[in-house]
Amino acid sequence: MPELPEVETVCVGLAAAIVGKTIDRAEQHRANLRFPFPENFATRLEGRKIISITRRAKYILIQLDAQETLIVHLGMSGRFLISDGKLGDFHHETGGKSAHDHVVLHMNDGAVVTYNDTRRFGFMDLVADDQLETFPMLARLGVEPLGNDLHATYLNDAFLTRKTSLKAALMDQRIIAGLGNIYVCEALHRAHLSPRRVAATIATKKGLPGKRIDPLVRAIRDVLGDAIRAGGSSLRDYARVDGELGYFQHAFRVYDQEGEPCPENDCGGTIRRIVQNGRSTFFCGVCQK
DNA sequence: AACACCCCCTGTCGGC
DNA sequence: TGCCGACAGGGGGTGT
Repeated sequence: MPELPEVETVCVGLAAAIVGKTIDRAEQHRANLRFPFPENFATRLEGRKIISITRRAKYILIQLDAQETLIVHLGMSGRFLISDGKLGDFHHETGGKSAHDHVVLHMNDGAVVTYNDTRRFGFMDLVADDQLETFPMLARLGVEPLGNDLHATYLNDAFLTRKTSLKAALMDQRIIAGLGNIYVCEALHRAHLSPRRVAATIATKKGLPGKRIDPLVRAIRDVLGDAIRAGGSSLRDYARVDGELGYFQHAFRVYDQEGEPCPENDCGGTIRRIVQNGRSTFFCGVCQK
């Protein structure tokens, strides 16, 4: 589920459900996800009020009172389920519980927030607000793709020294933070750039972006914007559904479309699948150069 | 510094 | 039917 647009959608849905409320009780059902939970995790959450919920790259930052922030990463399969506390709201099949419900927050108004993560590649940590900036996983991140810091000059200069593929360079969270396998494939198709092309070949002199850089920047912004808007349209279902992949997938032009005709007008190509750095890449060899 | 590779974990799907 | 490998939206750690 979770690349930047999905995480953004989750943040908005979570915020609507719990900002301003207090955690009455917290359940922690195992000692670790990808990493161990911090000491006394559940206890430290109880009694805390939710001040705000924001996003940095694919990280969810839940600011609590007492100057602490709950950091959540969804990994590959993490999701939040929200119910109003009455029975039958979700998990119809299992009677309200799942083996992969790892954390449950009971809010003071009866709302119940459940973190479910089948593969447990996600994690949670509690960090003092004044330590957030130096929190290693956040400190390493590059620019936000939808922020003002991503512009042609920035990307040009970042690509200058990269002999790796455009696919790998865009997946590198130290350059642009928040893109993942789906949206990298989609952005490169929109920009008519081959995922196999060496990143440095679209960069020119430092400070003077190559002509192919700006269309790529725009493609990145466009595809993320489109996906967030599609996520937004499913928000009214947020409390009952779960942000699972499914709303934007009908808009995929190349991702998971192997064998389909390229959707680009008059292209005539066929979408191919290759493997780069251990991950699937989907692209059209005709219109992406 | 940059890069490729391995791994964490569970579930599903296609081929034989 | 059943087994087995490949693969799935991420990213930390390691060795070159």
